[in-house]
Amino acid sequence: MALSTIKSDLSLSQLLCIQIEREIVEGKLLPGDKLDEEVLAARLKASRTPVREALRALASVGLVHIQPRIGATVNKPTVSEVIELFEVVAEMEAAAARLVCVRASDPEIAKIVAQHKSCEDQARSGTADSYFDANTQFHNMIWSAAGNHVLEDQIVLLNRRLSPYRRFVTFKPGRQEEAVAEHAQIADAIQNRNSVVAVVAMREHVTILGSDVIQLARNLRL
Amino acid sequence: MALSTIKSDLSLSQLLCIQIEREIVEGKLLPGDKLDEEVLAARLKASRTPVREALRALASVGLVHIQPRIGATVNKPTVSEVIELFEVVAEMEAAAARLVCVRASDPEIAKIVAQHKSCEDQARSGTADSYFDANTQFHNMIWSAAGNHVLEDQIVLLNRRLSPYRRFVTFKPGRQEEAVAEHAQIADAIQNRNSVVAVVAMREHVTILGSDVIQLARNLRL
DNA sequence: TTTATACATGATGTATACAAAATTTAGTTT
DNA sequence: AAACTAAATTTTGTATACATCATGTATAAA
Repeated sequence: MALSTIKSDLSLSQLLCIQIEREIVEGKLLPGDKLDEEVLAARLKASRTPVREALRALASVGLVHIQPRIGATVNKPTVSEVIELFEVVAEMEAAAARLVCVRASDPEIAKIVAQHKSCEDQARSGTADSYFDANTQFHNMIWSAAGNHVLEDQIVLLNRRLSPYRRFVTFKPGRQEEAVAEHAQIADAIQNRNSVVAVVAMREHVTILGSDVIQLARNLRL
Repeated sequence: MALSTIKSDLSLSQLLCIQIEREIVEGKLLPGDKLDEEVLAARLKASRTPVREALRALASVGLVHIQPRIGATVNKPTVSEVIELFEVVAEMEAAAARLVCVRASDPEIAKIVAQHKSCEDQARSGTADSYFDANTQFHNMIWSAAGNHVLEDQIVLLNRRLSPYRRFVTFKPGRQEEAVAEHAQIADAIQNRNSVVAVVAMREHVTILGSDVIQLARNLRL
């Protein structure tokens, strides 16, 4: 109920933006696919105007690639671009972890540590989805506890951009256990407010995730 | 000639985007100012459509604030938001400096060190503008030598967002000399490929710049 | 057969027209 | 005089029409 109320408040172009983004993230629209304004408008039952706005909004996120006078396609980053994206996320999340060590409140840190325990629980006895959610929460809490909305927004934006590729990691067996072990290092460092260790551990954690994504994508010949 | 040729290749919405951004950066349009689509269209001799596109493009950069169904205004960040912006730039430029230490080529590093010398020269015997350009070059070279286009783009974007406020620093006497001294530490660390020192020095350097901007803006009652 | 040119087609960029919502203003009531 | 209501106005959101440029095709020339 509340959700549909929220949705009806959104403009058509915003709804289209959400819809197209979903199709890209879910792999229904693949990297390189042409995004013809008229075709999309016809399929999504709207006119070209809001479709155009949606495409340009997604281009600003980096999910869509627009060539002037030629048109829009689903962004198709090269492997090295994806590597660079993960590298930037790694640096920014590391920065967030540092700021948490420097100035988060004790209760905020306690919540992060508690969320790590929750990740452990879900990895041991939960579903893949429930672990995924717990993991997302763990990271979100760190971004948020860093006390810098600009940093948080940037990290969220970069993750939106990476989400079409993240899902591949689901397929890697044993990754959950590794991730939990890495989280433990991060949570420990944060609890001790050891920013140097937290930075290195977080950077390493995200870098490993990136490497796995690249490797899995390669194996799937993408 | 080449410049006008390039300009004529740009679409009207792109030209409007550049023009409106310039007016914001130059302070002709002030934070909080209403950006009425029809008024802008009439003044810039275009229709609402490309004006709308330009405003939304600038919103994605963070220079314009759009409230659905209400309209666009020049973004008016709070003081704490500007502080956060500088904090993120500091972290990202620090990350760039680190990556330069880790993997830039010797010639690239030599060019950065040389550019620092050029900054020293301009600070001693150049104009405010020529120093500003040399300083910009110094930072650009570091972003670029980090070998990560995504990181570079992010830093450029954040700096676009900050440029309306950066110009205040021009008014601070003695800042050039301080900045050059800080650059010296950064250049030294990079030359020695000492990433830990480079990170701290760069972060400190940008943080000081941010503090100065905030303080000057306060003194000018902005 | 290959290449070049001209035309036809189709898509993007821009302008205008219409719909819907927010704001303002005038009028009324307390 | 203050506050609330309702109509009028203004502005944003969307649809449609037109202009401009890119692409594909067919024809002709080398």
